Amino acid sequence: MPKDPQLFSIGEFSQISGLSVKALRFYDEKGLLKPAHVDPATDYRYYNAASAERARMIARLRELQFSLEDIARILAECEDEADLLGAMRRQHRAIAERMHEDRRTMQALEKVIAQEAEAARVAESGRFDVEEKRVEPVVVAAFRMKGRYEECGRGFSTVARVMGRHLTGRPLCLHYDGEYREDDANFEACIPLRREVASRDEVNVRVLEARHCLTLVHQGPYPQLGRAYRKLLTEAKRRGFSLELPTREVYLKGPGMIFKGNPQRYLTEIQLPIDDQ
Amino acid sequence: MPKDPQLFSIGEFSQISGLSVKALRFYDEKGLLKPAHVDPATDYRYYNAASAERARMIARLRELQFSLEDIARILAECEDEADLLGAMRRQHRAIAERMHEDRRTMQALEKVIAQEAEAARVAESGRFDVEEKRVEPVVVAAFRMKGRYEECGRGFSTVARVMGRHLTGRPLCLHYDGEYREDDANFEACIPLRREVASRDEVNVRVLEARHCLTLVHQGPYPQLGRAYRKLLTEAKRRGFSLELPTREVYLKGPGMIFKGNPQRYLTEIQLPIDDQ
DNA sequence: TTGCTCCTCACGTCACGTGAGGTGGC
DNA sequence: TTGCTCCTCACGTCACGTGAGGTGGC
Repeated sequence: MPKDPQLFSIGEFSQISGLSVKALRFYDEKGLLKPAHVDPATDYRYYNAASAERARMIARLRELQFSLEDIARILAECEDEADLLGAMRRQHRAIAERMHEDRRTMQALEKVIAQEAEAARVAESGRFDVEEKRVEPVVVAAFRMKGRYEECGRGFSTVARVMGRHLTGRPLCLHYDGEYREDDANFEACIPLRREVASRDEVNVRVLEARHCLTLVHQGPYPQLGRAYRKLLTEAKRRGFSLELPTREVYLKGPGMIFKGNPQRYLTEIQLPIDDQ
Repeated sequence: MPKDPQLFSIGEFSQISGLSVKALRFYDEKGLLKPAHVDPATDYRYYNAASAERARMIARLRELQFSLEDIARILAECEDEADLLGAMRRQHRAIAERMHEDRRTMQALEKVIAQEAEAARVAESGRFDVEEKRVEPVVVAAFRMKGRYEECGRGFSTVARVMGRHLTGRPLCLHYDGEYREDDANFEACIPLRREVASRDEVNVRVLEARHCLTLVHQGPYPQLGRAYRKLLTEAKRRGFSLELPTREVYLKGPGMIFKGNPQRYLTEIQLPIDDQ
């Protein structure tokens, strides 16, 4: 039982070094930080000032997020900060990569959160009346289609695939028919972009100009959109507006990235452009 | 052996879903994604379109870095993106925290890399001659001391502890004695700051004004600095300059954050202010 | 006897990847 | 027989943390 004042039991040394007792035992096992002395009778570990120095180096390197394997190599091969430059640069690159991944994840999360939060606000505010308002201009990537309305999902997929990271905001659909058409509807799937980029493949980038519109938010599944259209058209006639094409449907809340969700909670804003006179 | 065209073997389904066969087996074991059918004779797993839908949801949630445990809970409890808001916000916070940690690590790495790289440049450039130059102004946190030069380390620790994250650049020491003093030297340990902040405790923040100096970079251990001083003083006299106080020592490379390093490779720039006339 | 400090050993973490060894049908 | 696809089971990863069960001296 050495009572040498230079030697510290594992508990004392844990206090001094700031490393946990468990960590110290683990480092011993891994050969990273051997006690200065081990009592053969009790197997008690004893540490000294040199151990403290080494413990400090290990702790610093751990703060820089080096793995124990890296640390072992560094302590074996380096004796000067200059020798560390390569390892530091590799570590910097590795962490930069993880941060990059994390940033993408954060952006995706923020997008879903923002859209869902706004949809919740709209749903709660109960703005389900006809409104007359100016719709601001927006840059979109658009994919023109002919067929059934339900196929517009394919159009959005195409746009998303081609334009990837430029996308922002909620998808919308432009309708070029003056009337309802079952099988040969004429429409365009659009997704707003952060900025105007070049058109690619069959995806056309352009600015949708500002328009004065009569709008209505519809809550419910898409097959019931007809009701909202009727209400809008009736109101337009009553107010004496003449309508123009294309009309827009903005999907405030629809099938999401994760869930299809409950169609009863879908929110769609219909925008009918009206004559500015 | 079902040859139902709706059913896919694990290999086929792996292609379809983009999940590895190992991952699919693991998700089965965890109850996260059960095959639509398991052949009792062969234990072969078979998946269908509903499996594909669930696999897609799992893959999306994994991209958002949710744990399998979180995903299981989400799939059990949520059926609409709106139900996900809380989980998304928690996830966002968790990733933001990790990014914050990573950013600190990166900054620490960048600092060491930059300083060491510059020290290496200086050492290689062989600029070990007396120079006459203007030293730019710098904001520093300073701790005044009296005693032995070797104790300046304590001064730097104090400054670092009090000023923490404001620090930048290389530490320096101001000497107020016109001559060498063994035990009662009069000096000030300084570390540059990013910007001027309030003085705290005994750490004084101020701007060191620009000075015209005679400088010399010394390579080697601190006890040998005397040689460099003699060389500088001789040269000052030869050029007819009158010297002023305090003189500065800038530690371009000294004991590092990790290693004490080899004193033979320490680099110290001595700066003697000279009369501007 | 109780409390404290130390010890070893086993197990858990997280989401799989890497084999080893074996089967069944073409 | 060979090759392919599937199966289970065991082990490894990374840096410890969490016990369980035991010891030795005050």
